[in-house]
Amino acid sequence: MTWTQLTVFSKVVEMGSFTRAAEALHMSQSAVSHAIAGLETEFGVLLLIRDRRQGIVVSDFGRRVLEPMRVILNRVAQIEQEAAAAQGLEAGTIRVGSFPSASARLLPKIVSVFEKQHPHITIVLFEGTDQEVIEWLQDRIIDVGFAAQSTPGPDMIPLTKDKMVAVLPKGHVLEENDGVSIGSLVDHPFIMSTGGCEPLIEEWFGRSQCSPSIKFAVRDMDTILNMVREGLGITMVPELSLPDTTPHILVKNVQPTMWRYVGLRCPFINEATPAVRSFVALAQSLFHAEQVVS
Amino acid sequence: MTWTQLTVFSKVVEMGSFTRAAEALHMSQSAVSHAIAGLETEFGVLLLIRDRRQGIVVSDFGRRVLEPMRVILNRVAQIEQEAAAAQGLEAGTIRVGSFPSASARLLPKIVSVFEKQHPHITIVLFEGTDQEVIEWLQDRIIDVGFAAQSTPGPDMIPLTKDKMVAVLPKGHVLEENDGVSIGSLVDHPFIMSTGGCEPLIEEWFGRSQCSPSIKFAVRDMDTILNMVREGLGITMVPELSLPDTTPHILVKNVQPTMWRYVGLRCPFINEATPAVRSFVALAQSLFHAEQVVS
DNA sequence: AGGAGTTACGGGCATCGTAACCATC
DNA sequence: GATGGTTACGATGCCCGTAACTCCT
Repeated sequence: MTWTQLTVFSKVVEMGSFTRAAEALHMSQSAVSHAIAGLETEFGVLLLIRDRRQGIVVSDFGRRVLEPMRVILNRVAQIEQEAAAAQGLEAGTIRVGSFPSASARLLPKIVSVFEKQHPHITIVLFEGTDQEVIEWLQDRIIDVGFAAQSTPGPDMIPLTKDKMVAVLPKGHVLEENDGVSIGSLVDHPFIMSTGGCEPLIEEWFGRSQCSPSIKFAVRDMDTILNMVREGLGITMVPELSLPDTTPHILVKNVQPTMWRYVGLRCPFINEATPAVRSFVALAQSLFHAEQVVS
Repeated sequence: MTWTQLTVFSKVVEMGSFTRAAEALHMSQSAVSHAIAGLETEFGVLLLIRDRRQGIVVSDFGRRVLEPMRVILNRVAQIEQEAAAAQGLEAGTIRVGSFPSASARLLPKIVSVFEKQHPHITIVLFEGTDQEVIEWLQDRIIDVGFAAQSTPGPDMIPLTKDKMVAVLPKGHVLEENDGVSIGSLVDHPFIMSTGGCEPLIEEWFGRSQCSPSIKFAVRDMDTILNMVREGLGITMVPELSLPDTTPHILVKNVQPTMWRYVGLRCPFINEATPAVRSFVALAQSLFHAEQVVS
């Protein structure tokens, strides 16, 4: 069992293909094949089931050893970075998971400062839904990820609060009100955003013991806003996920005011590399001031 | 960075010497030297400070990477055992830490059953004081260890309760009483057992706001008992640490009755090998019945 | 002298790439 | 035939052991 063999196996599972793993790792397919075959003969067990139609399927045993293998790879990275740090120089990569609104609003601020402070550290961004980010964290594909929750829990490092707002077309009957009550939303066709905050929205309606009359379920935020412009319906979204300007669209507070908490998740921070630690620390310090204000 | 290099480094730190590590690993000193040198050139940092008078001293960097390295080695062992298990056969080793009375009274029962159920698994015993066992667990030198505490905590899997008893020479003035009150012990010369339960005894005296008049502090239990026989003093020990028969010695209950809880510690059970898990499960099932009785 | 670790030298093994070889769509 | 994985075969490199060497007590 070599450390490259583990890397290869992990990558093959991640990519679902020998060829793509080879490309990602800058080696020949042959080497990938050798690596997996080597592991399999050493263990005497099949790791991957090569299936023409389904691509690559991880065997039961493969699934069982995948996690410890990824732990090993992470610790190896940790050791290497400790070594670099001991020499006075910094190196390594941070794999950050994020969902669209966090990538757009929170990440740039953090990254720009971080890159100045640590110019030799590479940041790799993985974008997906809230759910995917959590899975990636569990699978140790990323080191740290953004997450949004209705209540700040102990497993999240809070960064900021994000207000939920109602989005209406100009001239809508609800326009005159200063804020919009959540109850009044249910009477109008509702466009549900499926970009990740769907469960939050449902939770909030559930709390007021009502549910929106969902007419459309759309993922892309631009599409949703255009549909609102066309008068096809109204919606409710977190403020952070809106673009800076929203022409021909009204953004109104919802009553009662509802917040979602956006923060960082880093479940294995005690076994994280120094780089990851300082990334988290930086994010925390950058947003600490704001949090007090809001 | 190779596994063998990690193994070698870990062993050298454990042994405090290149030569002894080489012997323990069945390899030449040269190979050990090579392994360490290889790591050091790869990292560009010194791992060990070779000092003629003090032997081997771990460098600051070495201390920092030792723990992640041991984690890696444990996970490698876990993977190997998963592989063996997947083939239907069992293999591997369990490193058990124990203090004298547990080794003598609890361990044999567990081991004898376990060896019948898992004949191909090697059990390596590390004996030491209570304190040492805890250190070894932290340093991942052992997988599971016996521990004794005055109260059962969440970090311990309780196995049995152990009564504290007073030990007197025959013909002692306290003989007539049915049980001995803790307060009456302080008036007589006391032999403190330093085999590990010293802090517990002091805690209990402290609770009754008195302290024994310690005349001797002895480690070996046989020596202590002989000294009691000679009338040099009395002592208080956990019942489990006494031999089966105690000729010419009186064993009396102490009032108020005091217990210590003996159990297993396995702080990293979620990353333990299957063998370790079944060892813990077996121990638990073996002593569960007794616990209900007592 | 002798214990303890380092350095030379050689053998063996395994990993990787090129390239030929299958198998499926 | 194209795609994707497996199998020869040769080369590089490294890991280990024997043995000579150095340093300190």
